[in-house]
Amino acid sequence: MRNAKKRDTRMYIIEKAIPMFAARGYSGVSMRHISQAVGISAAALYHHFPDKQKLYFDAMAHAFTDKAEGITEALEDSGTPLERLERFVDSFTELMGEDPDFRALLQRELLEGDETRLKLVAEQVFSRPFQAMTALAEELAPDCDAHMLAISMAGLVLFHFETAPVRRFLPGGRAEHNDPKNIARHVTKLLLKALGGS
Amino acid sequence: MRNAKKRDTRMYIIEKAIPMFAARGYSGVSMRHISQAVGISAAALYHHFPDKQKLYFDAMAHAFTDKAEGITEALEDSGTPLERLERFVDSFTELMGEDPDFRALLQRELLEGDETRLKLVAEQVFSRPFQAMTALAEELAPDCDAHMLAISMAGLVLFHFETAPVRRFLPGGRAEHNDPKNIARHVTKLLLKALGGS
DNA sequence: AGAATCTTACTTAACGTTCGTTAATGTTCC
DNA sequence: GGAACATTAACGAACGTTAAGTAAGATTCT
Repeated sequence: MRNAKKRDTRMYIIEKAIPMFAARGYSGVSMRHISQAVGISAAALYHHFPDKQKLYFDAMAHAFTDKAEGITEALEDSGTPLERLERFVDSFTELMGEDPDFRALLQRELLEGDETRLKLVAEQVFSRPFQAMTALAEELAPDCDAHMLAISMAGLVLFHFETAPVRRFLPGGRAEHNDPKNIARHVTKLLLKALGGS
Repeated sequence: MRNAKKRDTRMYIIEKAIPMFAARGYSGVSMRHISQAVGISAAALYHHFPDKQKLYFDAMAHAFTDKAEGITEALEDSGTPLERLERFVDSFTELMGEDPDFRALLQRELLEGDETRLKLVAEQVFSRPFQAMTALAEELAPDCDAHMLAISMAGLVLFHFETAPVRRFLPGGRAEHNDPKNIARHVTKLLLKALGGS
C-alpha cells in the first residue's frame, strides 16, 4: 500500500522530530538535523510537509493529542471533591513524569507565544480538563477565584518538574525530589491542607 | 574616557540583547539582529565579546544580578514566619511582574539545561534566597520536606505569569488574573490556608 | 498476461540567504 | 603616534527550499 507507507514515514518523521524540538526549540533544529535522525535526505521531508513550520506544527499537534484524557477522567469521575483532587494530582503528575517532551514543548509554546499555536493548545488540549479543574476548584473553595486556583493546582505540580535541572545545585536538593511519586504526595498534602479543612 | 565609553557601549549591547534573547532564545537571535538593534555593525560586537556564547552568557549574568536581593531581604527581615511568607510572596510577585525578561530567560535556562549556566543561576542568584525560603518552610511546616515546600511557594507565583499567554484562551480567563497584585493576593491566601492554621 | 504508463517516495545537486566570524582598513581622541 | 572603537568586505558553513532525475510498485491498455 502506498498510502500506508507514506503515512508510516510521515509519522516516523514526527516521532523523531518531537524530542528534538522539545530539547532545542524550533530554531535550534534544522531540517537537515531531522532528516539525519530519520535516515532520509532533507529534500524528502518536503514530500511529507510543505515547510518547516508545518512540520513543527504537526509534530506539536501530535505530541499534544490525547494528553488531556486521563486528566479529564480523573476530574470527572465520581467521588468526593477531595478524592477527585487527589486523583487529579496523581494523574497530572504521572503524565508530566512519563512524557518530558510534552512538558518541554508546552513550556516552549508558553514562552514563544505564537497566537495560533497557543489557541490550539488551549482549545484542543486544555479547554476540557481545565473546565473540570475550575469546577472542582469552585466546589473546594468557593471563596477563591476558581480560575486562579485551577492554575495554582497545575503550577504546583509542573514547577517541580520544570526546576529539576537546577534544583540539584540548590541547597537541600536530592534526587528523590524528582520522583513523580514524591511530587504527587507533596502537592496532595499541601493542597489538602489548604483546601481540605474548610 | 576611553574605558567609560567602551563599558557604556558594552552595557548598551547587553541591555539591547537581553529582551531579544528573552523573546526568541539563543538560536533565534543572530549577531546581526543584535547589531542592528544596537546601531553598530555586526563586526563591532566582536570588540566587546569574543563570540556569541560569551555575549549571551554576559547578558544573562547581567539580567540575573541583584535579582535575589529584594527576595532575600523580605525573607530574612524580622517578623513572624507568616508575615515573612506574605512579604516573600509580595516581593517575588513584584519582581516577576516588573521584569518579564528575567522570568523568560530563567525559564529558557531551565529548558535549555546548559550545566555551566544552570550552576551560575543556582549559585549566584538563587542559592541565598532559596536557603532563606527553606528555613522559612521549616518553620512553617516541619512535617513537610522544606526543599519541596520552598519550590512549591515559588512555583505557585511563577506559573501564573508563565501561563498568562494561554490563559486568555481558557474558560474563565480574565485580564485581572494577570495583575501581579491579584496573583500575590491569591497565592498568599492559598499558602496561609495551607500553612497558617497549624 | 504482459508491455506501457503513471504515481509515489526518494535521491543528488543546487539555489539564494543568512549564519558566526575574521581580515583589512579607517576614524577619533589622548 | 598609538590605543580604542568603529567600518566595509569577505570567508566558509549551514540554513530553508526547489529542481531534476531515478527506482519501484501500482494501474491501465491491449
